[in-house]
Amino acid sequence: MPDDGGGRTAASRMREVAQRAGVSPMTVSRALRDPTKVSDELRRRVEEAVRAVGYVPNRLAGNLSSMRSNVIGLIVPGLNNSLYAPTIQGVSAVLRGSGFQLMIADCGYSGEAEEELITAFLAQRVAGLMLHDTRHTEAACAMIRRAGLPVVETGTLAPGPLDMLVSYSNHDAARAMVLHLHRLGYRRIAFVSLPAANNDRSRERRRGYRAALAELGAEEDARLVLEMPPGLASGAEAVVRLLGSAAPPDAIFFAGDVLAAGALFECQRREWPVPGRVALAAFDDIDMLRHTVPPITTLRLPREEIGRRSAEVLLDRIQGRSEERVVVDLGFEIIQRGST
Amino acid sequence: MPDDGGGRTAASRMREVAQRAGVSPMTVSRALRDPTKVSDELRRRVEEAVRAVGYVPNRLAGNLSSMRSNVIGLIVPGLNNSLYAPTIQGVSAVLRGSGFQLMIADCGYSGEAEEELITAFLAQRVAGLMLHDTRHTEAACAMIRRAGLPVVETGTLAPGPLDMLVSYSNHDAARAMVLHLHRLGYRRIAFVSLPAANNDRSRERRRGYRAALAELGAEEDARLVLEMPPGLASGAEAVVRLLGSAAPPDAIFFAGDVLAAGALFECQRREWPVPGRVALAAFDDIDMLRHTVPPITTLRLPREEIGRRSAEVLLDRIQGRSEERVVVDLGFEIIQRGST
DNA sequence: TTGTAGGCGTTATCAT
DNA sequence: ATGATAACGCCTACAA
Repeated sequence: MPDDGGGRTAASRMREVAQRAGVSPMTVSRALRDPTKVSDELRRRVEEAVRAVGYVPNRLAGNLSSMRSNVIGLIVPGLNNSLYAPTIQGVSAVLRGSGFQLMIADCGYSGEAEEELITAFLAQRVAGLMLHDTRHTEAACAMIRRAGLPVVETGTLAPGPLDMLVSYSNHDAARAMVLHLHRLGYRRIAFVSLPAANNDRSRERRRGYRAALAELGAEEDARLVLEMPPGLASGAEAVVRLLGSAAPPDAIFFAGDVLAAGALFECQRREWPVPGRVALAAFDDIDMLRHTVPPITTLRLPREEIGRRSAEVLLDRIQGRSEERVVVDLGFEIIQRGST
Repeated sequence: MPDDGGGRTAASRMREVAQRAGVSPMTVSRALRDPTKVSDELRRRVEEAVRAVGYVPNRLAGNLSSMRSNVIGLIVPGLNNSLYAPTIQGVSAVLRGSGFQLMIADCGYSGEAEEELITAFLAQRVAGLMLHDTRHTEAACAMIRRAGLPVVETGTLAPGPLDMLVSYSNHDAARAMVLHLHRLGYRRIAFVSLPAANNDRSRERRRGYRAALAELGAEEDARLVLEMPPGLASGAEAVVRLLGSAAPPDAIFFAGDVLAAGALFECQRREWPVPGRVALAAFDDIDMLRHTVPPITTLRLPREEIGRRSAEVLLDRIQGRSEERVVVDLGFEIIQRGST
């Protein structure tokens, strides 16, 4: 509870503006929202009065009265992960000038935190919701269903979405990379991912890795599968552990974060040639991977387009242009570089 | 304008809850906001009714009625810049459990966009505002003054803040790094920064560089000062240009973004020894700089603490615990590593 | 401890 | 084209 003590919001006054302009508040409201519905003369007077008093309309009151909202809520698992930046930019770009405001929140990869944030957004009566995760607490699902507001999920192409879904298949992407590495001649392909416990993307990627191995008739070797916390240091540790083992891999596929770069830096330190000693592949087209020596083979995912399309389908629904519960697969692409 | 078409928010009903619980709406309101002010028996009944109807309170109405808000607005220049992540995390950590919601927006390094966002936040009647930039349009300043809400700026220790200020001195930090490089024996120290036009931090850093040179009795050489766009590629280009010139530097101080890492990667590609051929220093303690080969000398800035303290002083003011317009200098630290 | 009346600032609706 | 009136859903203030 905001247990305030004096934090009252500043007084505002459409009335005051109306008096100064010599009109009724209703006219001010109209002049502000749809200038064409009011005579030029009045519009001028209203605009001047607005400027004179420094009037800033109260959206709380407006939204309450109109039963309509101009804010869209976005929940990401972690803002410290730069992967979300392009998606957010995509959303922003579409929302800019639409009259809708974006409210971003960070649930820290926690389902409970996500539930709380969803509650807060629903309490704020947001017009629509964008969730990066595709798994949610039961309570969260129930609330969202009851609220009946449009929702887009963006984390991965998962079955049974709450409402709309705009993403790519983490499973297929991981699978494709493993097949790619195999095609390049690598035969012992290790897989390193972030903890899959609270992360549907990680799980999907692991499933994709397994699927590829199965297709290739290769047996899964538990010693080649690692789960590491995020961060460059983890990548370094993983490569050391894997290459120090009795039956080391000839390629490592890092399906998360900046792990692959961390591994490469460790190889540089130890003067292990890449890909001579081991090949390295990553999962996301972050700038760094293109600039390392050698540059790192990775997947290009449609991060920004996910943001754009999500915002578009959400607006379509909010503004009544569509009733469809669309599911959009935006695909992915393999970027072959020097590290493999 | 949200030019809707059917995006009406779902109906909500404190009244309905009240009827189910056999009490007045007022009692429901109280039971929800301060459970101690209501008898145990009623509280139970109300809680059950809330669950039964899946009631989510309408904060719009609540905030409007109480003239109080539970959201805090935060505007950063660019969410794609990972530097803001720790600050945001600091803010989140303090706000978590405070009952206040954080609303994040990205102004894309544009003063006009910032003005628009400030307007939107004020229209939303946020309880407080956190701005990373310390320069704002005149209109924005005027609005904020009129609104009279607590504001914290966090970008740099600048004179004449709007209200409160929690940061470090970009000027002093840049100056300190130049003096440090000089102490290490470097005599031709180049300076590469992001475009200073829309960025008070960049400008301050450049001033710090100049101040240091002046103190050292060194003359500023225009050929050693570069302004580059953000990104690893820019750092690469900068190092090539500087080292290819007639009078190359023996050290380069990159005062922005990931420029220094880009430069290091370029040196690796060209097999220019660092620091043998040229020493490299950076401005921010991002993870990558610790893991490159060699690791890069840089400044550690109190990013997360800036977030925490900002949130704290803002809450102190919002909740009436303080009237002070505090200015907090959180300092910085030089991290000497292998690149210099 | 609980309820009643009135209003927060805006917009929908219906008149004029 | 403009205005009067009644909500929107909740909370403050006071009364019971």
